[in-house]
Amino acid sequence: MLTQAAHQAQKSGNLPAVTLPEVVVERPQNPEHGDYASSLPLKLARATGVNPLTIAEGMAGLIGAATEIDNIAVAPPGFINFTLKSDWLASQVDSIRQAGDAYGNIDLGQGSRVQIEFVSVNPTGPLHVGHGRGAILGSTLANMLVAGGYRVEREYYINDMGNQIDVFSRSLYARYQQCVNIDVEMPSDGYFGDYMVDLAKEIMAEEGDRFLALSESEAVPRIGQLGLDKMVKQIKEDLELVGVSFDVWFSERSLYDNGQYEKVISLLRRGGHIAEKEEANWFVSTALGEDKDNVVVRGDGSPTYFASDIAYHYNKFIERKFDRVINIWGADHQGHVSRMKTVVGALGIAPERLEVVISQLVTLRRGEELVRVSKRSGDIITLREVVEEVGADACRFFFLSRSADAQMDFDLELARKESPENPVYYVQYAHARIASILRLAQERGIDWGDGDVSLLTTEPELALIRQMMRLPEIVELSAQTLEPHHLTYYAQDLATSFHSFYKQCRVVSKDEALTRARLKLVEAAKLILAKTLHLMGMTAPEKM
RNA sequence: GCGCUUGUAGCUCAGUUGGAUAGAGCGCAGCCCUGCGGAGGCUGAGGCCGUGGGUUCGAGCCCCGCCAAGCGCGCCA
Repeated sequence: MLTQAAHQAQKSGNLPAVTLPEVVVERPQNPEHGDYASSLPLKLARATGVNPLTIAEGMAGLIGAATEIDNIAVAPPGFINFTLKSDWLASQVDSIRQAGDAYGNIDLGQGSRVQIEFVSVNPTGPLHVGHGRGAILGSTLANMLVAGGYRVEREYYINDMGNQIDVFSRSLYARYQQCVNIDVEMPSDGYFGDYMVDLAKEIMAEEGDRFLALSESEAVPRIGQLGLDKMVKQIKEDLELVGVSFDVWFSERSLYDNGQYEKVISLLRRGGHIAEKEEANWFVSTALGEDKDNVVVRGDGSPTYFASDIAYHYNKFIERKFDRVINIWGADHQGHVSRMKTVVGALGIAPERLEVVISQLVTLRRGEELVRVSKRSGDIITLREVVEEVGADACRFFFLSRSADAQMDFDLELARKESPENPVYYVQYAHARIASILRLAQERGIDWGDGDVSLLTTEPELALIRQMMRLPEIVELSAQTLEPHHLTYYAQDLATSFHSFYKQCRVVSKDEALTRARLKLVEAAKLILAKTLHLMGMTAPEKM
């Protein structure tokens, strides 16, 4: 509409012919400014030198009547404000009920394929809270992208080879021997956490001492493999506790078994991106504007993890042909981002197709008291401990409520509280409250299927509808910016609009027609609340 | 030293990609139950948006400098 009006103005000569800026329509913060607003005249003023207010007035006059629009107003310094018709707003209640679960889904992605890889923690130890943040972020982002019309695959990359696995295997072998009181030293760079002792005991219980008969060089990899399988299984279980699951568990080792590694290295070599220096093979990223080169193949011929990552991304883009690839990495990997993008570019893939979301550090607190999260053995707070303490829903909501690139405090005391201080309950309570109203209506035998939504005319009712209609916008915003934290704020706004409506408008009353209309409204609100909660991977309780 | 991220109300944080009077939750000071769930509603106080410049009709947002915090800068992952 705005574009049309601008073009018309240009045709009639009232506006100089300049290329239009991107037409942006936004929701004003102040409700007095209508439901939607555009600052297009202000933007045009710069290019044309015409007074923005004049442009706005001219354009507003050219915008034709529409069924949805009640009023178009011009406000200084040059905004055009739109107000929606209240009967059109009310009719949206029927639309929402009809769309059901699908309301809020949009076709931003147009069915393009996006892979989202997250967590991907080395299976050498249990998940801690920082990993949990990435896990919840990733799974929610995946939900958002599905709602955004993308075909999404969730993937966990298992680092099942290399240095750390060797250390892990040797550590486990030492603990295994210690189970039967053989006096051996742990490797000095080993994994000293208590879980390694438990793991060794478990293997001893299940497999007996038969590995003692083997030579060390035979026993270490076999015990290591057993331990690794167990760790992966435990990681999988811990993730399921917070509602995180994957479509694909991808083995790093498979890249070598399937020849991806050989293929990608020779590809880089042909492109002149590999140079030999001090017996090692380097990816010469300095030639592409990076700060330094990186070793791909060590002096002893073994590949670095960077080599694996190159092969892995080659596999994602070229072999599996994803349109977009999203990686969620912890803050300690951010130095890796630009060289990864550079190498993807060197493989002839547009670097924008790789997006990396960095999930920042988490500090745990109990009220005022900081909980030390030390890397030193035994001292780590695992994800499982936190979930068991505060519950999966609260855990998810709290992790989601901060943008990924901000460090956050996680207050265990607050998350655990079942009181109004805790926003998790505020939102879920709204859902349960509606469920309770609908139960009451059912008990009284009320059938609201033919309710007349045009009876919904008061401000609290319309405000609630406006709030419900924001869901598709939130989905779009979150999917576009890869920022799911908007959901938590939206969920609270939505709950607030409902609670406020509830206080002012009696739903089940003597006025039977109005009762049926309002039952439709709250049922629609329940749908939106549930959808929002489900997008965040949370439950929508019928009772609390 | 270099790179990335962060700095907004007492606390924890948003801020729709440069727009209108900077918001929310908690905390604080009050008010509201003769009705569907008070795990609720309403009102109020509280701000040099780290800091100094710049860009322009307009900056919390963009550019440069500085200060502070976190992370990274291995032939570890």
